[in-house]
Formats: sequence, C-alpha cells, structure tokens
Amino acid sequence: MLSLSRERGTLVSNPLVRKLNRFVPLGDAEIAALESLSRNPKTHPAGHDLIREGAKPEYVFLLMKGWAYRYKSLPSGRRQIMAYLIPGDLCDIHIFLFDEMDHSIGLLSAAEVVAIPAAQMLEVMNRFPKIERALWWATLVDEATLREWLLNVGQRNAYEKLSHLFCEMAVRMEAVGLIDHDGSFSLPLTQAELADTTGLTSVHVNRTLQRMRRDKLIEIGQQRLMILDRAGLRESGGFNPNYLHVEKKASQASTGAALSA
Amino acid sequence: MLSLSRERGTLVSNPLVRKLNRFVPLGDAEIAALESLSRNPKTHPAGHDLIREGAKPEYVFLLMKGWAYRYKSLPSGRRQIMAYLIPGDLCDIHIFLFDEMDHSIGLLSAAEVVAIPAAQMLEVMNRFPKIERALWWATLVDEATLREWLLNVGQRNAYEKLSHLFCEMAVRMEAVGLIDHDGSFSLPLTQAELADTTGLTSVHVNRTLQRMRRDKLIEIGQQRLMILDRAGLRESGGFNPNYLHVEKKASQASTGAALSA
DNA sequence: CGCAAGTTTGACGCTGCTCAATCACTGTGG
DNA sequence: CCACAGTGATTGAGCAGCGTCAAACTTGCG
Repeated sequence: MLSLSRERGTLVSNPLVRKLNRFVPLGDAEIAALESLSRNPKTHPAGHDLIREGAKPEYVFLLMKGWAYRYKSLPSGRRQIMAYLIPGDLCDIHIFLFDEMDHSIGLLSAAEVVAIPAAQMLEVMNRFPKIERALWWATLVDEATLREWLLNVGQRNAYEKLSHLFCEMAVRMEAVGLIDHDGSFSLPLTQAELADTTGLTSVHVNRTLQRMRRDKLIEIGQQRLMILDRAGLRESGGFNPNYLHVEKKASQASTGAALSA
Repeated sequence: MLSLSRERGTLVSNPLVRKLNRFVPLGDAEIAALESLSRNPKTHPAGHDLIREGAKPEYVFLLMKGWAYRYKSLPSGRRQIMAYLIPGDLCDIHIFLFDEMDHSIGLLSAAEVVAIPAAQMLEVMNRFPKIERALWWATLVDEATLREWLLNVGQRNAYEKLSHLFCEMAVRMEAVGLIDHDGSFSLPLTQAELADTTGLTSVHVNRTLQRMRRDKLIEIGQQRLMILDRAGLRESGGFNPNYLHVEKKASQASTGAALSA
C-alpha cells in the first residue's frame, strides 16, 4: 500500500529516517542511531495530553504512529491549534531550555510516542553532524509552517483556509509515505478541531466543507480525506508548498558544510 | 533617558548583549565577541527590504537600531506581518540552511543593521557555548511569540488583539531598555500595518483605537505609544507574558548544562 | 504653500457567529 | 437483535463584528 515501505526492509519504515533522509542523505551509522533513538515507543490512547502548558519539559517527543497537536487555550474556552504532528515529527529539539511549557501537546488518535531525554538528544546531535543538520532543517520547517498558518488564519477566508490546510496535510503525509493507494489519507480531525485550527466555528466549517464537496474538490468523512482535484484545491487555497521545503532540496552549499564542520 | 544605559559604560548599550545577558549571564569574553559581531552596522532607510521572499539567505541580520518586520504577501495584495524586530533582535540563526527565503524582511524606520555571514555566526557559536545557549533561547522565544500571535489572530476580537499586541511590545521594548522616562515608547507603525498584523482592516483598527483611547487604556499617535493603564490593558488583551520568557529566567538545570558541555 | 501619507468618519452589507434543534453513526448492554 | 447514549455532523433563523467603498480631514515636509 505505502509505495515505498518495502524498499530496504525496515529502514524506510521508520518515519523519522524517511523524513530526515529527504533533506540530508543519511549513512548507515546515522540511520542506526535514529532507529535506536526511536526504540521502545509507548502507546497512548487518543485524547491523552503528552504535556500540558505550565509543565516542565524534560523530553523531546518523537511521534511514531498516530496524530498529535499543539494547542493553547484561553480562559474563555476558545482555543487555537498551532500545529499538527504526524509520524516522524519531533517536538522542538531545544524545548527543554525553558522551565515551563507555554502550550500543550495532545493526541488526536491512539499513538506511539518515544520520549527522548534531553541529554540523549544532545548526544546524538553531537555525535552525528548530519543528523544535527537534518534536525535544524526540520525545526526551520516547523517555524516556516507556523508562519504560513499565521498568514492562513489572518488573511484568508474560510474556503481558502480549509483548502490550504488540506493541501499542506497532503504534502506532509505524502512525505512520510502515508498516502493510501487510492490517494486518500487518514485525517483524524473533527470539524470542531478544524475550526480551532482555522479560527472559525464548527458550524461555518461544516457549511464550507459542504461547498468544497459540491465543488468536487474533496471527499471527507470517516476520518479520511481524499483530494479529488489537486490543482483546483491548490488554487483555491493559494497553496505554494515552498515553505515546507520538501518538494525540492535545501541548499548543500558552503554554509551547510560549515555547520557539519 | 534609558535608565540602564550608563551602567558599565558602552557594554550595556549594546542591545544584543543586553538581551542575551538577561538569560545567560555572560562573561567579558562573550561580551567582547558579541560586540565584535555587531561592529560596522550599515544604515538603511525606512521602507527598504533587507531580503525578499525567494532570495537566497546568506547572512544573519542583527538589528542595532530601528524597527524591522517579517511579512508575507498574497497575490490578492493582502499581507500578513509575522513578527516585529527591535534592537537586539537577530534573525533565525540557521536560516541560511534554506536555499530560498519564504518571507521578506523590511524596515519600518531608518535602521542600523549588521549582516553577519553564516560562517562567522557558526564560528562564534562554536567558540562560546554560553552564546550558543543564549541564542537558542532567543530562537525559542521567537517561536513562542509566533505561536502567541497565531492565538491572537485566530481567537481574539479586535479590541483584545490590539491590547495584546501593545502589551507584548511594551515588555519587549522594556527588555532592551527602550522605554522612555515618561513610560512611552517608539512605535513606528501605521494603522494599516497594525491591520496587517492583526488580520483586521485599517478602518476597523482606527475605530478600535478610538475606543481604547476613550477607555483610557492608551495614548497613541506620532509614532509613539503610552500605556496609561497597564493592568487594564493586560486584562483586556488576556496578556500573560510567560511566553516571552523574560520576566523570569529559564531553567539553569542539568539539561541546560548539557548543551554547554 | 501644497502635496503625500496617514487618520478619521459615514453608510452599507457580507462573512462568519450564536443559539438551538435534529439527524447520523457507533459502540454498549440487556 | 434492538433500545439507548454519546459524539459528531447537519440544518435553520437571526444577527453582529468587521469589511468595503469613498470622501474629508490632518499632519509632516520639501
């Protein structure tokens, strides 16, 4: 089903390896190190919070299976979802520098998560410059994504917001090999969660999704999304995947080499 | 005027030193290194773009004087401002890993800017672990700020958005010693720019500012802002400065030490 | 003095919100 | 096998926050 999952046996089945490998070609030693990092994931049920706002961060979380999300709540009960984490995603690798989380991370589905102690994370980065470089790249992509979300929430209308979000998730799922043979992919989000992501209400999300279905852009339901008209969806969301830095490689130039030195 | 600017002569007048020093107490060697980094700033006029979306990033920019901002434009002409940079701020220290900028950086006022070559940046970080740690901290704060902006733009109403933004800018200006003796500070933003920051229109920003003046929260005009009722402003914006990690220090615990090792 | 940029004001209307009810689906226990 | 409950999706009616368009006013500046 997952078209690449059989190349090189278990190697490519590790979503972290798969993700980082897109950017910096990794050697066997690096791959082994990453696989050893991701050993012993723990399974958590949907709805569980990995860490809450106010808590002291001591681990870097690596998601192996399932979906998670960052969010922040307001006293009024409103909340904003600030990122989705999918398999292969790692939380900010230096988050433990702070003594207190300023947001929470929850699980949208049952998930397998590795909690990597800060010291171990640093050790791997010191030992493998290529991994360090790839992790910085991943961090920069996270930040770029956040900026794009700000643009999305601040400047686009409901139809554009949802189109854009779906395009982004499709590219990201594809990058870790989680698109199904029929082109659909898992999207374990309720309409209320889509609303908290885009700054809309669930009622308005519902009506907008109906328009998108009527316009033959997508099929959505049962925790799955199928994009029927990729070009149309990209156009209606003004989607340009450049900020994900995934469809073309980043620079291999001298500045990159300097980091490895 | 700037209350601390006379302590230790020129030392504390360097806004980068002042900022980083809040987090990691720096020694003389570190301070000297930072001062040498910030030598030879170049003066640019207001309105100039330091770098544009699509260009190849090769320098890290350090702002010594004046205001800058990150932004992203849409074909429709709408645009979103994603961050303000004030003296002492440094762009993402690893941005040169990408081969193409995904946003632009412009100047809001005449400004003094140092363009630090990537290699030099890396060298300083390698040589001074304390500086490296402090820079990571600054990067994490930038990210946290971005998340808070997303919350602001996505979930709050016009009055709350502007209140929150003003509270944040006041804290940041204070942290680099740029609050005037009368409690006001420079805010070189037009109402149109406030609109592009908050996802509103300039007309609505105008009407909202008038309400805030009527409510005796602020005085604003002539490129300056004076907060008349700090508690009231914080309350109306739901402002909690925790995400700026500036009013209390971050952890000095073992994980922090590990990075310096 | 006179432009240019920015601010302010007015009238009007749409996008998206609120409240509230109903429907659909899924899993559960009897 | 079905009634039931809970969660999420859908629908409707009414409304308001904020947007649009356009004009007038104010301020800084050459």
